[in-house]
Amino acid sequence: MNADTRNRILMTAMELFWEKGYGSTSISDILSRSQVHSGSLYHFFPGKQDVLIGVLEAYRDGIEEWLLRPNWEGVDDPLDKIFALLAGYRTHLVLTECTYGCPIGSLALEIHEPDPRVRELLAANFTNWSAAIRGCLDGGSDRLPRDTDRQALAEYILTVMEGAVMQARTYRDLGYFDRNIAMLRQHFALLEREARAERTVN
Amino acid sequence: MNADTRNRILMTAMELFWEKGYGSTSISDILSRSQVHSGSLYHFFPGKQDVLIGVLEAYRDGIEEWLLRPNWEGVDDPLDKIFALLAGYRTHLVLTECTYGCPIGSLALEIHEPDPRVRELLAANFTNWSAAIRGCLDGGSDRLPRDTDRQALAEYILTVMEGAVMQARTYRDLGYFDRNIAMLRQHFALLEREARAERTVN
DNA sequence: CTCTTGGTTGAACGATCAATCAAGTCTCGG
DNA sequence: CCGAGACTTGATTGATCGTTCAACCAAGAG
Repeated sequence: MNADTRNRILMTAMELFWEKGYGSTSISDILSRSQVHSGSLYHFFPGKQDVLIGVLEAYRDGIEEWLLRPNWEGVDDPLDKIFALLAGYRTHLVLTECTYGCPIGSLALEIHEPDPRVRELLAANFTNWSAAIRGCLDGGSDRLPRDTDRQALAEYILTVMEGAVMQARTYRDLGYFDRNIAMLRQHFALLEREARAERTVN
Repeated sequence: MNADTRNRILMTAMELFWEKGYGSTSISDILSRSQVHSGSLYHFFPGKQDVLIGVLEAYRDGIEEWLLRPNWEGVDDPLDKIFALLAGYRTHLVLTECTYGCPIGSLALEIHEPDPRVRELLAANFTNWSAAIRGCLDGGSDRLPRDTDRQALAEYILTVMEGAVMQARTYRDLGYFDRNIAMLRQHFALLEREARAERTVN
């Protein structure tokens, strides 16, 4: 099996879904940009939705290599890693003049009646993301209050990222992202202070 | 001018954009559900995008009547109002079996290259929403730390709502919404405690 | 060499899309 | 009763959509 053509299709589809969304990306958009002919595409993918599934699988399998590792290079402190990841999204916003949107979040909101397979993959991508954050929180658990629900906090950080990106993109203004992250930082500062207070009591 | 037909078109388009999104809603979807013929629609709206603009204007102008007033009935405390509004979104999620999405947020993420008018209206809707929250925060400012950036905090609450709805919808699980709101409540609890500490010092 | 398998080519298909428009009906002022 | 503007009707248009398919090609197996 020729994995080269298949990969070119997937890479191109990733780009286009990110730029224009799933619905607004036509098969012929994918074909012309990837220099592949329709017969080849349909040789590898039964239909358009299967291209989407392939893209979501690629995101799912590539989170470590393409998202976490680049953003965590040289960052050791587990709680710093969280804000380093968020800074990575900020960089994307800067580079795209606040046009960037989280590809998973955009697809999750665009696709209203998803095929179960698609929905599961969207959820799996969210789960992988918050699991990575969860790992950071566990690593820094000594600086958080003892009764912190670290899973919920990880999901909450995903929420803040998605909402912050959404607003920055809608307003075309990085300030909305920065202020949101500042609020999250404040929440963390309060949590860490609380944790210190707990420790001095004992 | 016959505002009845125009309104029926707008109401139907609101429903459909919310159910299926903008791109996946065809003009003929709107026509068949609203019992209007294409000529009438194009008599009132130059094109599909102008229907979207009409819908966004209706949301903008109806926030008080359709969103705030119903959710704030019988709620006086300004900070309680914030969580009453969030509870309203929770109710929508319950009633739709976690299929609900914030219509503005969904459109904001779906439409990737928006016409300036559309983008401005999406932003205006966000601004109105956070302005309402901002009003609550101002009303309860005596229970918040003195240096609180209440505008940023209002935007942050919008962020949390959007992210929480997004996750609950993607997972089809209300728990994701509830845990997110619980985290926000915790943040507020910490802020209020801080404010109390400030007051006792003086 | 032939046969098979995996992959490519690109014209073509039916469906659906947003949008048009000429002809018609309604309403109301004069 | 007339005329004019507001609104409705619905067939129709050309573009574009996702998808299909028969013919073709390249390379390895026997």
